[in-house]
Amino acid sequence: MEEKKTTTRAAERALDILLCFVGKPELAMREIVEKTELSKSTVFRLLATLETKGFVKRDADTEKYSLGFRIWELANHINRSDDPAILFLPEMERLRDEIDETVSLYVRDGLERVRIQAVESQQAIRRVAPIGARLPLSVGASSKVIVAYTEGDLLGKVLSDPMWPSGIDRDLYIKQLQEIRTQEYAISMEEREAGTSAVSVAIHSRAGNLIAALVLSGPISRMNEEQMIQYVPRLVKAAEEMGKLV
Amino acid sequence: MEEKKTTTRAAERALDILLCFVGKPELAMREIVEKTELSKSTVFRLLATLETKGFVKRDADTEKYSLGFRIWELANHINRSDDPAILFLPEMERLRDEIDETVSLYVRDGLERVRIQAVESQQAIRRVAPIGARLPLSVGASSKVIVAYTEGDLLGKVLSDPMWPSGIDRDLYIKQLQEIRTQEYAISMEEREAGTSAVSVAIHSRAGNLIAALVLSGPISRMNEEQMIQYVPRLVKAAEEMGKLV
DNA sequence: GTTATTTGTTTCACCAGATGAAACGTCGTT
DNA sequence: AACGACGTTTCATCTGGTGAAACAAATAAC
Repeated sequence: MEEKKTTTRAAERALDILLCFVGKPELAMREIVEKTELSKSTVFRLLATLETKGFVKRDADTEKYSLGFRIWELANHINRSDDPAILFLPEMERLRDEIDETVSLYVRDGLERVRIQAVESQQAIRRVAPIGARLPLSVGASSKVIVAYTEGDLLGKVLSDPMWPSGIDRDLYIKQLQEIRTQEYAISMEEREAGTSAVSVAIHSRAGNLIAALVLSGPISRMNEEQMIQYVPRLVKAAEEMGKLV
Repeated sequence: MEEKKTTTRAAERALDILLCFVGKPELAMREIVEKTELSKSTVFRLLATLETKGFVKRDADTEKYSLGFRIWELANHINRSDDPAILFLPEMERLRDEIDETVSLYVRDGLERVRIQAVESQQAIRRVAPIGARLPLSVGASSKVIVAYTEGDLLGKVLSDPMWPSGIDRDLYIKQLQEIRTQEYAISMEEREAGTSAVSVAIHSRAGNLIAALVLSGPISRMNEEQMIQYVPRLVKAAEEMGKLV
């Protein structure tokens, strides 16, 4: 099971309301109620909270809400010139819009991978993709992409990690890495989580360094092996476009 | 008593954590705990919430937190070219830093004034200033500035408003407006809230229209009448600088 | 080396804050 | 006038948010 950090529901809901404005810059309260599927009174209270802190404002004439100055103020404190999560977002969205499956971006951190960016499918049944989620490099398509393309003895470290899962064959893992280097993509089907499958490719910088793993994932009912292989050229193309940015 | 909207504490706390990054773009968890004065575990959970939604990220090496790509994404959906709350913020901050009292910006909405922007004093005892707060135009320094400089029969409407407070003399109000037009500032001392005082001037656009009322407010122990009058030239100068922007 | 300190992570008992249904208020339409 | 849509307020309910404390890990001090 994907690592599930303890979060605070009320705070999450407030943030979800902010995210409503990505799709439409001005919203009536009714629209936010529909988008979030929360009760009117909950939305009303959360909007009041957001307004009090300057994160949304309400237009006096139209009475619609829009994002407030605080967002702009905070944005001025971001160093975004080199953040892949920011640079790659448009291309990820384009890919998601083209295929309508969840697109994620993982980077390596020690012996783990971290999801640093995600755009979710808009279908009712979708792969949910919490940012900041961490997973060991022993399982999953993107783990193998990361290990396959990382220079140095990362593979040795992963294989000798005391946390290596007991049900996974090290020799098979090594063989899969070799296949990935040949075919340039990795596939996983229910390898880590029942009912889900994923296909992953590497994003390289112009200098040839591995930047991140790009992953397309969804329910296995929609993404069988054949379908995922058909998606690979599009994934590779998107990865190349992203690589040009860094 | 200033209108107090029902807010959601947990959501407020999450937003307050975001605001910590205005002062410093990279923060350890300990620093956020100190700034917010919340318990470690609460901060930890709220940071996890913010990270899951992409509003903060954690650097793998330094393990410090900073703002995430979502802020940038949302900022791209703001129309900020003409928002006084955004345009005037730097000058308000400069004034606050110079005097270390709370600076607020009010605009008129019907027979009310609305606080659309505020930067608070950093002293332990300060005027708190929730954005979005609404007050009738019958009381307070900025109300009188707004009424004094609004063309048309706003004064007539305010005086005949059924909600006019029973303890306030209409003739005195009219007289005060005339003084304000002469001296170009308004002062209030415990007029609306015990222990607080305020001095206000008008911000006019280059075309001469009233844009907003600029207010400096704080505890009456620090801001007596004499002190407020001494602040007026600085307030007027700041208002002129702001007026040049619109 | 051991011990102390600091920082971050997890646990869990407690209760008040978050919730949503429903009532209410306002405005526009018929 | 009645009705519907939208936003605002009320209030009973209960679970989710909380913080103290334990725990874990890393670093500093001795």
